[in-house]
Parts: sequence; structure tokens; C-alpha cells
Amino acid sequence: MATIREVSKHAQVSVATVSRVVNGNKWVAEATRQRVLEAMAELGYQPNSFARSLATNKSETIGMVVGDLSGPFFGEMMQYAEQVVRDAGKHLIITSGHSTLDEERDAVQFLLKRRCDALILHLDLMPDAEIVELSQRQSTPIILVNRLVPDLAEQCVYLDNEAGGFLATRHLLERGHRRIACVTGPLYKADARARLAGYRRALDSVGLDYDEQLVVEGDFLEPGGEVAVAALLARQVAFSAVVVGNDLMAIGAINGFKQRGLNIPGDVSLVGYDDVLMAGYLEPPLTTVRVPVAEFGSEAGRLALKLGEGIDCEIHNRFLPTLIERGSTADLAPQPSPTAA
Amino acid sequence: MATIREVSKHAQVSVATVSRVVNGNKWVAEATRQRVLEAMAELGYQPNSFARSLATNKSETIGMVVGDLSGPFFGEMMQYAEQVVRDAGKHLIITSGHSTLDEERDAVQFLLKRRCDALILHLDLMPDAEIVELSQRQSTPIILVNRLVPDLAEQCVYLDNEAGGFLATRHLLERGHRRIACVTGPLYKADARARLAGYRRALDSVGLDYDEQLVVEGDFLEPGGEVAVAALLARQVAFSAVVVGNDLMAIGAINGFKQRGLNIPGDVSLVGYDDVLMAGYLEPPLTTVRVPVAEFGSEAGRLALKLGEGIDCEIHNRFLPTLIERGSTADLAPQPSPTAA
DNA sequence: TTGTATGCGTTATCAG
DNA sequence: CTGATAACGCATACAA
Repeated sequence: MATIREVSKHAQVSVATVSRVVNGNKWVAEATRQRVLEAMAELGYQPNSFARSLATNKSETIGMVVGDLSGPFFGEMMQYAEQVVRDAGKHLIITSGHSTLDEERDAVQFLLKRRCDALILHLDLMPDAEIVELSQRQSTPIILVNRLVPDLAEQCVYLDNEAGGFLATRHLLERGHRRIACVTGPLYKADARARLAGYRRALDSVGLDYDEQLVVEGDFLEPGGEVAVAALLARQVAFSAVVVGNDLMAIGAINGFKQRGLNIPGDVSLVGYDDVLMAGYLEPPLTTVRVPVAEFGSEAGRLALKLGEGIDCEIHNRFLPTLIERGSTADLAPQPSPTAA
Repeated sequence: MATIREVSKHAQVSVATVSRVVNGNKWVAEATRQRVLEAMAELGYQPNSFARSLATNKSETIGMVVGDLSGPFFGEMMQYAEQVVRDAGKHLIITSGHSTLDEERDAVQFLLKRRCDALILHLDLMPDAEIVELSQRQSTPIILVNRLVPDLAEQCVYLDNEAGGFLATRHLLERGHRRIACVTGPLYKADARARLAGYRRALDSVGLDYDEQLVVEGDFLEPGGEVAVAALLARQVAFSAVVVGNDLMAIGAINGFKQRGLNIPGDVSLVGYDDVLMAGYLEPPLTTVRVPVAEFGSEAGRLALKLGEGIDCEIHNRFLPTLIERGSTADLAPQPSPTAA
């Protein structure tokens, strides 16, 4: 692979001059520039970004770690983040943390070693304290997404998940439901815990007791939704509605209910969380709590640019959940619940 | 950020020694190693990967360009590719080509400049000739996924999309359907064209004429499926079944039919393409052509490792589509088609 | 077992 | 406008 020196020989100029035309420096004669350009083309020259970054100590790169490379949530987030980063002439380097503490650490270290100009982090497991320490230790700006780390609030882009859980549950309460089950996400994840907390608060707000027979922990994936439904039904406790930790599990849950001959929302009302693209296409269309994933992505990207290069702009750090009412919830029917205790 | 020199000072040794412990070289006394390790910890030393790569001319990195960061197809592919790459101790750098020729080129150049050890490319628009030239010009091994470039067959991981289109259509023919519509993907994409070709061949195989009134070009996205259905129905041509270019559009299509009071598969049978995770959860569950996306990802990853480091292993280059029969297709009903011409 | 010196490909400073 | 040349941080052959 051709180096700058070879190009300079080929074009009969110094490396400094080649460097100038590569970087669009004005102070080079048009004739010389042409000569260099030709030489570059002939040799198929590609500047070595390592050498360049070593010299400039900049990488023109934003690092991002997500929990998972697949799934509608992260996909959309990555897409929007990349959009704004790319528009700024930089590139996004994406890595997966796999929802494992070790891999999250590994991913962050990798990005740090690559001297990214800033990091956009979606961390499920790393404790707040460790993140704070990381942020202090490194000069690389760090942005946290879908998570509020109190000491780093300005660097966070997040949704009030507790409010989201509350919203979903209250909607069901307003529809007259009283026996409301809850399928949570994996409880080692902060957002899953927050949503559960919101569920409890909503119950509490109308004087209902929390009944752990009505809650089951899921995994945020479709099959997990079906499994959760089975578990719930097996307990033989009555319920007329269920708030599910995310849309993926809601899809599995709908399926599980249908397979057992239960009608939605006739027999049981169901509300999801996330509002993934698919939610509106389900049968019935899913009532869900909208998480502004796209906004997460683009705001995180803008924040990265802002902190990384001092680009000044307004950042929207905190988002509020909204309820998208579709067809999977209905008023409590007067008849007894489908699974009498 | 601490450099190797600072660590060496701190530990009272030479930089060479520090380098040795960082790289796990055996020839360093245990006592010295400890001293260095401590110094590293104290200074929070992180080796600069640019300097390292510059010196070694290796990046421990595999580059990947996908058409889109979101969507079930690419998500799954990325996930599996990352798995194998990471297991080999390397990292995956992902970039989006956005289904635009310019951005595809840009993404590839970016990865090339970063001296990835190998590239996994999903290119929708770059012509074969350009890819071949790229492959020859660069010493970086290039892997093409979901695409067969004849001159580079050994570096491709692909599915026979023509066979897939044929399979889907023949299934409908076997069910007795004769008026079969087709919603294609965007025809600038090779896979969309191949699937359409398979559709035509299947028709041909039973002596049916190709009727362009029955085919409409879509965009591989949900809303596009609904739009296509609307377009088809507006033409007032009779059909009892439709083969759709991918599952995402199939979802939109199902929705479109339902909204117009058409029953699936009662009034119209429908087969998709891809077998995304969601397909089995739809109402009705989608009959579709399975694309081994996960295998694409892992085989591409293994191929990258093989070509990039000479790891020897068997690679499965070519995959055959299989039909997954679920609930969205049925035998042609004896009654007249829903949209009599 | 450890240290010294050189090169990797660029950028940037400073003279010309 | 252009050319030397010193960093940049690290790996490694060669010495000791």
C-alpha cells in the first residue's frame, strides 16, 4: 500500500506538499496540486489513518456501545446516531456490550484505546460508580444513553422509565382493571427495574396492594413473552390485564394468550413498551408506551459532537414517555376474569 | 493520557520492558513485571492503538459495511458476525452504506484507511466490476455477503435468490393459484431482481404468461407493503395470491389487505421472504422463504478470519433457500377472486 | 533478563 | 509556495 513518501517521489515534491494537498491546504500551487493528485490516483494512495491519528491525536470517530446489535431498539438508535455523526463528517464505530459486565468493559476499553473523539454508551450492567470514575479518569467525553447517572446528568440522554411504567399501569387502571399482572424485563437492568417501580407506584396510587404472584421476570425477548404468559397462567391467579416490559415480549405474550384461546383485548388487555415499528402492525395493534428511540440516537450523536468538538447546540437530555393507545387494551368487561383463582 | 514512556519512568525500566509486559512476552522477570503492572495501573495506562497498529501494521479489526443499521435482517447478521470475530479476539467495526453508491464507496474507503485485517461487505449498489477492481487493488481481503460476484466466488457468502423466488411462487402454484401477484423489492438491488426472475421462471414452468399488471415494485419496508397492496387493488386485476419481496413488506401487505376487509389466507394467500424473527408471530403466521441470515453472519466472519489471518477452515459459501410453510397460504378457494377484473 | 535505537506514515513547525 | 525535520507512541532487532 502506497505511502505518502512514494507519492512525493512520484510527483517530485516533498512529503509536506503531498500532505498539504491531501488536507486541502490552500498554500499550494495549482500545477503542483494536479501533479500530486495524479500521483495519488496512479498509486491508489490511501492515507494511513493510524499515522494520521497518531500525529494529530484525533480520530474523527465516535465510539458507540450498544447492548445488542440486533433488535429494533438498538437498530433504530444506531441508525439515527450514525446519521448525525456522519453528517458531521465523522464515522461511528459500533461495538456490542452483550449485556455482560466483562464485555461492556472490554467494549469501552477498546473504544478508548482507539482514541475516539467521544463515546456513546448504552451500558446495562456497569454500575454508576464505575461509569463516573471512567468519566473522570478519561479525557474522552462520555455520553450515556437510556440511563441517568446522577453525577453525570449533563452527559445523559434518557427517558423517565419509572414514569413510563406508571403511565402504562394507570392507563389500565383507568380502563377499570384492578387485577393487573406485570411481565418485567431482566431485573439486573436499570430500565426494567424502573418500569416495575412505576407499576408499583400506580397500583399504590389507587390503594391497590402489590401482589408478587402477579409479576414475572422476563428477558425482553419474544419467546420470553410467551414463557411469561405460561408462567402467569400456571399460577392460577386471576388477572384481566398485563403490562409488559417491552414490545418484543408483548408480541410473544399476545401469541401465548391466543394459543390458549384467550382473546385480546376481550379477555385480557395488554400494554407494551418501546413502540417499535412493528407495534402498529400487530393483531391487535399494540397499545404501548412510546420511547423516543430515534431521538435518543440523534441527541446522543449531537451530544457527542458537542462534547467532543465543542460544537455548541441545545441538547434535549430528558424525555418523557407517552402512551400510544391502540387496540390491545379495552375497558374491563363485567364478566369474571378468564382465569378465576 | 499516559504513554509507555511515562510508565517506564514510573517503573524504572525501559520502554522495551513495558512493551514486553503489555504484550505478554515471556522474557521478563516476575518482579519487574509486577513493578510495571503497578505503574500501569497507577497511571491508568491504555496503549495507544494507533501507535501500535502503525508499528505492527495490523489492526486486530474486521470492517463491516451493511445496507442499514436497523432492520431485522442486518441486525441479525451483524450480531452473528460479531460473535465469531470477537471470539477470535478481534473487534468488528460496523459502518452503514445506506444503500447509496457514494456512501458505500465512502464506507469502504473508511474501513480501508483504518487498515482492517479484512472487510465484510454488503453492497447494494456498487457494480461487480468495481468490486473486483477494489479486491485486486487492495491487499485487504474482501468478503461479499448476500451477493455473488462471479469473479470472486470464493469470497462470497450468498443465497440463491432466484431459487428463492421460484420456490415461493411454485408453492402458490401447487396450492392451485394461477393469478399470482408479485411485490418486488427495489429493482436496483440485485437480490430483488433475482427474486423476481425466480417468480417469472416459476410462472413459465407451468406455461403461465408474465403479466406486468400483476407486479409492483416496493421498497423492502413495511409501509411500502401497504402502498403496494393499494396499488395492486387499484388496478382492478384479479389475483388470489401474492409473493412479496421480503417479510417487512409482507407485514405491511397483510395489514393493507386486512384494512380492506380481505382475509388472509381466505381471500388471498401471501408468502414472504427472509423469515425474520417476527414472521412466526404474525396473524396469520407468515409462510415465507427462509434466508439463513445468522449463517450469513457467522460464515462471513469466519471467512474474514480465514482470509485475514490464514486460519484454515471450511467455509460454506452458497446457501439454498427453504420454504417455511405457516398460515398465510392456503389452497385456492373455488369461489371467484376477491377483485374480479 | 533488560536497554538502545530505529522505523512505522503523517502532521506541523520553521526556514527558505 | 515548498522543503527539511522533529514529533506522535509503540514494537522490535540488536546489544549488552
